[in-house]
Amino acid sequence: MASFYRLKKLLNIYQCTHILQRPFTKSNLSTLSSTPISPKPINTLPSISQENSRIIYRLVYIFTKNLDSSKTQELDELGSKITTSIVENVLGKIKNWRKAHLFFNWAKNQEGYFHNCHTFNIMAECLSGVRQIASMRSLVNDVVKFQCCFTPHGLGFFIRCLGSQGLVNEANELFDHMKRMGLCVPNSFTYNCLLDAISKGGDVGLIELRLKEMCSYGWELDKYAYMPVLQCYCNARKFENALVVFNEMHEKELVDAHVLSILLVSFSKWGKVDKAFELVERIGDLNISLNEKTCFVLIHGFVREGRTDKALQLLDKMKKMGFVMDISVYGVLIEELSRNKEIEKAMQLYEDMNVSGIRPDIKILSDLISCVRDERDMIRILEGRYENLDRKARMLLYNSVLKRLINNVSTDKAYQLLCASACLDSGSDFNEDNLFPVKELACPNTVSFELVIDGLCRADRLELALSLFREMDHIGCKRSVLLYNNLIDSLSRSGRLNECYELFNEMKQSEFQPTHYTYNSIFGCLCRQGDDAGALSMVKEMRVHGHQPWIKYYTLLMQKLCKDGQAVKASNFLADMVQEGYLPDVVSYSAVINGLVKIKQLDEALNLFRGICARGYCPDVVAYNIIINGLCKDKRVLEAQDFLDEMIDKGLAPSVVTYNSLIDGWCKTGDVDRAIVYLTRMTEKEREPNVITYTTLIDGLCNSGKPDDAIRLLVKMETNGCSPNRITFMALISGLCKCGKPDDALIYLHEMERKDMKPDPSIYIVLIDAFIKNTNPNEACDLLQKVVRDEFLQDLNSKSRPILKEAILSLSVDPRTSSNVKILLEEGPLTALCNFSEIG
DNA sequence: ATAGGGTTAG
Repeated sequence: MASFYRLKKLLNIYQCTHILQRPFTKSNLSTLSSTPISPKPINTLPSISQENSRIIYRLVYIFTKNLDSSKTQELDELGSKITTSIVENVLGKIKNWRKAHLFFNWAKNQEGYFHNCHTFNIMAECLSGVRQIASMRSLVNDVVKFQCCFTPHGLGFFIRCLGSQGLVNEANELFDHMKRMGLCVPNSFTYNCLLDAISKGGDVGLIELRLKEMCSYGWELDKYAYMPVLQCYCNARKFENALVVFNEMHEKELVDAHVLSILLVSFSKWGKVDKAFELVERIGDLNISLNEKTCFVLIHGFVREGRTDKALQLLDKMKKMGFVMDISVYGVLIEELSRNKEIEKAMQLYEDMNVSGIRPDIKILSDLISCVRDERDMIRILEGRYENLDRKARMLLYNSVLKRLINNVSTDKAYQLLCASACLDSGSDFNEDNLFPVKELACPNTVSFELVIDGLCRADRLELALSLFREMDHIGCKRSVLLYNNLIDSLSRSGRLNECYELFNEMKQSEFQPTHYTYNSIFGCLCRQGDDAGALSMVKEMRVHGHQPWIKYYTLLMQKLCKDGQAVKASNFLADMVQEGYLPDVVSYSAVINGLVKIKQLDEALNLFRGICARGYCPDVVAYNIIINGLCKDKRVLEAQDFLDEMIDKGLAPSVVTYNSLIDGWCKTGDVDRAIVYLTRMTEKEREPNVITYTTLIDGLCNSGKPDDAIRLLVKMETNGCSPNRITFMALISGLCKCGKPDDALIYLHEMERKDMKPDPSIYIVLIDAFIKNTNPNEACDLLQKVVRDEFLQDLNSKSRPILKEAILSLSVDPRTSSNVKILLEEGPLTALCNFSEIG
């Protein structure tokens, strides 16, 4: 009872028993007590008189064989004598549904005759069997129109027929109508049938409503009440509710293989593979067994979810249960295992198939070949199959072998096999090769060449690929667009533009017209080379043929031009594209705007930004970042903040980069407090500060004379799980030096050394300089001795050189260090660099 | 059988 309470709870009913009145009287209680499971109406026909037999015989004869006007009179006569029992008999004997229906409608119109519940049901069963939806609807109308009385069982059967054809509303309305008009007193069987019909439509609310009604009569729910509810919850993906129903059924020992399969198949459909398998494992305890069909559905479902592990386990169970295996189960499993490169398992299944005498089909064989470990396995799979296969199948297998070799980077082997099969000279002897027998499998076709040529291109064997392509003509193998495209793309990646154009022109003359891929390959080559004029003329050609230039290529061109300081040229290119009718992507505009920023043409950048906005573009976060960064670098931080507000207004979420730029902006304009405000704002907005954020601030704090805050921030970033990098340390070291704290700085230099981070040479110079200014020439001298080597001096930037020179000068005149510096100068490198003739 | 691009720190 506890579980029943749970379903009731689910339905939100506790004491509904009293709410609805029982629709039956004492007299028909007996009907309710028995709820037969058989859906068929039980026809206990009285024995048929001789006269009736004659009528039945004539009617069947006329309606199946000879329905023409000559029979009008006889029909009139027969019509006056028919009874429901006669009609039932006749309907049962007319096999053709159209003729049966015709007879049914004829009978309906006979004076004094009325169909009853049984004749309606025979007709309904017949019509639902042949899916005559419209006729069934008119049957429902007749039931209502003639106010036909139904037994509870009869109505249940009728409703189930309606449900099976998806006439859920009709079933539901008829049920209510019959009940309301007192034409039928539904019992639990009728309700069960109604639940079944509703479950076909999947209306969870409706089925719950009907279930509540049933509960309100105090009926004990049986298997046939639970099953449609379970099905309905399953179809509606109401996982928890389905489980409540299932568990309740289990407690009442109502679960059988069919119930189980409803739940299992749903679990697998929902991707709840583990749940499904758990249930499979529990089946032994439930003392029921799975049927074959459910297992197959489950295995397919598991594989679809990528759970070959569970699928294989289930397969194993099936074998133990003695089920006969299906090739399709092996097919899906081997396909998935091959894709996942689970070679051992795939081969194991293959062996299994051989043992159980299931012949693998071509798909399975080529899946296997695509994943085998080595050539031996390949041969093992192909062995004995050469003769039995047709040409097409052999071709497929042959190409699978090539594909496997190419994917295994055995490009040479694939090339040699292809040459051997095509009687081309590969420049090496293939006779001794393991794969020699495969050579006979098929004569290479276009796909074979596509595979090998693509492999050669990817292996950077472009010459070989090109010569193989040329050979195709000689052996009469058709080329393809794919071949041209791959070769042109490879040539373009090698910067061999002229050859690209040769093949391109050859294509234009051939039956293989260039595609957008062809155009873009060449376009990409021009962009990589920074050839804006060439790229533009290709854009024009693409325009003619209706192809789109790929964003990534013209963005690349933009970046290339900008890197060369030609942002204006880049900007013009995009304007030309617009002229051609293309709308360049925001990303390419961003690249140009950034290029303008980098050559200090900030106002040009702003103009371009505003220009594209005016033309309807919606710049994204990165585009805003570029503008904000540009303004910050130009110390126009307030304007940058305006852009920040603008992007937030547009619903764009500022990124870490946005905040970093603004923080840097305030730091560089000497307002480190405002910068710190952004740090807190970032945490509020769940934008985790990164190493750049902290480094920027550490630098800023030192420059504002707050070295202690800088050190505190370094500790904070580490506790926040952000590790400082060499740039952070270098910023801190030079920052502390600027603040006259070289002793503290030295600590972090040692920390860097401990972490195997190599500071820039200039850091040492900064430290040496700071120690001298801090009147600690000995420490400065020690550092100098430590680092001065040839390569150190070579790497030193021009800014540091005069400082170093000054430092040496200072140390050499200081009595505490002069002798050491002299020794150092005598060693060579410093003298040459600094040209200290005046020191003497 | 065809991509995934532009931004921040010393």
